[in-house]
Amino acid sequence: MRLSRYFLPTLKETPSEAKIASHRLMLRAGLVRQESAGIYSWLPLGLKLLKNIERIVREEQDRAGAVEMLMPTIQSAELWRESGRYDAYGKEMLRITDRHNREMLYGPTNEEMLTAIFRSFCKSYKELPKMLYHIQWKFRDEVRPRFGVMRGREFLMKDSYSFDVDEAAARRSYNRMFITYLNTFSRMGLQAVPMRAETGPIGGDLSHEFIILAETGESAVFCHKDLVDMPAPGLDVDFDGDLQPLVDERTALYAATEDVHDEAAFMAVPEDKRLSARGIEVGQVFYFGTKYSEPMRANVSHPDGKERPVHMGSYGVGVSRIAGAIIEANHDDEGIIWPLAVAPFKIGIINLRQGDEQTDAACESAWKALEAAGLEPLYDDTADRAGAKFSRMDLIGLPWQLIIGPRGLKDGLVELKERASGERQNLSLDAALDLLRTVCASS
RNA sequence: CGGGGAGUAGCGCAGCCUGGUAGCGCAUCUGCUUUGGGAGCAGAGGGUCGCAAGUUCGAAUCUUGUCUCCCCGACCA
Repeated sequence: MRLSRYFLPTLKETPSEAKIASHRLMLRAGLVRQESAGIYSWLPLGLKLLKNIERIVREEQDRAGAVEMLMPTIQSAELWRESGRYDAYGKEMLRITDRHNREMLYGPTNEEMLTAIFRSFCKSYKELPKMLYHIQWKFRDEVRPRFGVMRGREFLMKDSYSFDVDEAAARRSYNRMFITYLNTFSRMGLQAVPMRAETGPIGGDLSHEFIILAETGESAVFCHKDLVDMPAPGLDVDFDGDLQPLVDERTALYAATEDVHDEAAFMAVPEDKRLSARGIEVGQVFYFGTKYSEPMRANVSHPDGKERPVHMGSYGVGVSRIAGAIIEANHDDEGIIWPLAVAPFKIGIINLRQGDEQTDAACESAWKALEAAGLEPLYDDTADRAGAKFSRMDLIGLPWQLIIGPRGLKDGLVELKERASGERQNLSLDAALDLLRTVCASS
């Protein structure tokens, strides 16, 4: 992509409303624009980021055996009356009336709808287990939206729903999502710590939140330090095998959000291993049994001929929120530092002297070579001054910068800068292209 | 929802107290000079001062109402 044709409205000055780093940087780097409190437009660069996050989430859901579908954003109040949540949900739910004066709502979550879908098609234990998910925009009318996309009112969320014959089977589904989430966040360059959590309005008796530690996190968390360094299970996990040992390994040590924090249990953790910090919740898993299947009569016949409600769980990942969380965990004074896997572009090419014949030619050939390799670089071919280009490229945080100017070309050299480390090396254009093809190929 | 703050050019702000036809920096446009870390000089364009009433000869400025946004708390993925 040529920057001169792209739409990248970066801001030199910081908008006054943004208080935390990720919000500030998302506005400055031209990723989003606020349309109304807690509601954002995703500009081209932000959309590419969002798609990358979404892609990883989808790939890992599919790997774990979940099946993608898509449910609408607007739901009918009737559905929610069946579960009793229409009245229970409160003002967070955005209620709408259509032209026939029917009560509708902008979905804050989809337990009711998917339970209704399930019950109309699945009647036998033989059809279980089932795990379905969708990635859809949701709306919760937060009293006080803040922190940019991390606490918006409209947000993109992946939510999965599991249906099982009994609690033991449901726990296997729960474990499946538990493990998948660790891999998912790990692929995005995030270290997520699973912590025991409150079940909230979803209900149920078993729940974990996946927390990214960050100073600006919205909630206080307490955990054993060893959990923070524990590697993700890995993409070669056998999801049909027994996942319980892997889950046990990651739930044995103390870890809890403030809502369910048990000070006595925390004090039992050796003092040098106690970590009291703040965190951003990027995912949550729930097992809630028959909370919805029972009132909504989502029953299946068992081998004994009797009908019983299915055991359900639901599993959310805040896709748009992760965009903020990644920046919160990966930035410096100059701007964002994207992990390679989610970077909107992996490589930026900087033409230091647009209009200089030799420099233009070198940039064009670098651009074409990288495009041909499928690496899709962002080529800054604008007439801006070098300083402005450097600052902008650092701000938008592309992992690799290929810097080409007359000074280096005189000696047949270009400069390759890694955003994260700040390391630069001078090498021939061919060597630089080879290196980029190698380091960018893996993800 | 309780408490606080703010709406003046695209962005960041001053002006308001003490009413008199609106200003600064950045950005934008033109020209010249510059050209490896957000350039310099000269010039130009751009604002019904959130909206609505009221007071007044006269309102960005005073009064009332209203909308929006932000911050702290409670709540929440």
